Amino acid sequence: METYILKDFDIQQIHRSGQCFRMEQTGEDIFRVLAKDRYLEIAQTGEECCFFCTEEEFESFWKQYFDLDRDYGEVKRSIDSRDIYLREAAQKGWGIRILKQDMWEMIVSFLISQQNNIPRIRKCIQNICEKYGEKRISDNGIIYYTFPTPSALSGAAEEDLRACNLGYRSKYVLETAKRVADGEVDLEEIEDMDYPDAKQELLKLYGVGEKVADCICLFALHHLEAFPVDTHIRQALDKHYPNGFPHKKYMGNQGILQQYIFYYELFFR
DNA sequence: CGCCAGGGGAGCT
DNA sequence: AGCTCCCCTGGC
Repeated sequence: METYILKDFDIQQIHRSGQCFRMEQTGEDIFRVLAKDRYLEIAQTGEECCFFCTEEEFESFWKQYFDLDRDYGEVKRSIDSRDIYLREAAQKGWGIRILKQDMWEMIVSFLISQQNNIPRIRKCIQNICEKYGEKRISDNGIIYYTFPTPSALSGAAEEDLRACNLGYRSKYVLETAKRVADGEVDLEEIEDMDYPDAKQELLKLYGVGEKVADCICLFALHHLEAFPVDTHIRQALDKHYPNGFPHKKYMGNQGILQQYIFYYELFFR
């Protein structure tokens, strides 16, 4: 276990921002994070964060996962002082970070996210992990499941995915899993592309539209210029930016600002 | 009980 | 670009 002092980091806000559907709050200040086949517990009081892992794991994986080398304070300071709404949103979501998550997990998660709400998305992901993932036991004896691989999901029956509560999204997950498992779609290739090319490739996947492609670009590929527009963001933009969001002004960091707005709309509107 | 929305997208016209 | 339908659970 290692303790770190982290600025602009709040694990509860990150949890509530709904980027990661395999994160849960297990105590007042304790959180559990599953990523790829890893398991982590975090306890946070103020800026003091206990990561229940070795320093090596922290340095080689979690530091990157939580984007801890980026100065989010700088992004917040770049916000136009006349933009009261955005300043307020960034202030409320001061501890949010854009996670760098696994691409396959994000593809499946956001295929499932459409016309769905966050608690239900969590349940769906949990269902497919328990059914198609691998059972593991953490160092402290907690049973958890890894995220199912493309080939594990490609072998599923559509009916069984529906039984996991995916509904009509089952066919999207199944079809995409097959294409990735077959090698027809090469995820590693997409990982090396810039934002416009990666998005264009992702749009070719069955069930992936503008919004889902942007979520994958932002939360997996870490293209911070991606700005996913969902129903909440749409409403906020119509209300606060009738002439459009000032993308040029914030070029390269719009994704971070999107998360501030999303979080603000969800919990403070 | 009905109605509606919840981090959309495909398949039509 | 605009429509309809896809599914289904929870809230009112």
